[in-house]
Amino acid sequence: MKDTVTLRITDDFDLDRIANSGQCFRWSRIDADTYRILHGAECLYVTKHSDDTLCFACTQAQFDAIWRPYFDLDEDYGSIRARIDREKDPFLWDAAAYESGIRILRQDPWEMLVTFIISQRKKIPAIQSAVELLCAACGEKKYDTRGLPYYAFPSPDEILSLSAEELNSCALGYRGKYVRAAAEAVLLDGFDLEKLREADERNTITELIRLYGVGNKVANCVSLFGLHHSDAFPRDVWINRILATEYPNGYPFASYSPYNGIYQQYMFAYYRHRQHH
DNA sequence: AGGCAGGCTTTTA
DNA sequence: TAAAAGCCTGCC
Repeated sequence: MKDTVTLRITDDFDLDRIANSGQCFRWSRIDADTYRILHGAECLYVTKHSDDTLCFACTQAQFDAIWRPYFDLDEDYGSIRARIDREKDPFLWDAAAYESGIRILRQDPWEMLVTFIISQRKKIPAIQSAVELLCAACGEKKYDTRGLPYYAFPSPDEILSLSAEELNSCALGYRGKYVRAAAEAVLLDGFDLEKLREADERNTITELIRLYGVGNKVANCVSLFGLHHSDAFPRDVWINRILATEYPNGYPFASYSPYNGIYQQYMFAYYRHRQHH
């Protein structure tokens, strides 16, 4: 059986921009053209060739079942960008044009819940290392297509199998008790993340905030990145700065529904790029 | 009720 | 030494 899928993706698809957009913390760049992507219990190598084709190191069946949905390849991001009125909103238009290639991955809601609980008050490299420590501490050890080991993202019961000391050794700090509480909510209290996929946005955020250690920001990240609610709008320090400086008279959320989350992602990446250069 | 200060682990620059 | 894709608690 053929074990690679090669595609030329004409719609927005930029590995570097996705990797740096702050929605995924288990991607690693192997070399200039290749990423190793961990997602739940799966691992995938993706290579971008000089002729602009993408090579996914998996079977066609795996691609169709796992990776096509993961990369949200059935969504047309170009048409979502085209809805922005350049005259009315030049900042967002510039952000979307410059950051085109970002997509909102369809990640696992449990993985997103734990990851974004861990993310609070941490920089991206610190988030990555803490998540990796947690996976190594209690996730299932597996081997990728190159024969190298990796760890699946742990389930709630795997996390609950850790002692408080073991959990704290994952550099979680005060977030350790939040991660444990989330695992208990799912495993023992019947907190149903899957049911929230179909819930409306208001109820989704309300339900998520009931979890210990989950506030408005983390709830919106879980909604956007884990439940693929494209209207969720995570407000962090950067977005608040953007809204204050670029939209002193208010941001037109209503006219951008149901794509507020996607536009937020363009603005976030664009603003951060400008700060670093 | 809803807003706000202060504290919290650890890493990073 | 301060700041970092925040949240909880206590106080008003």
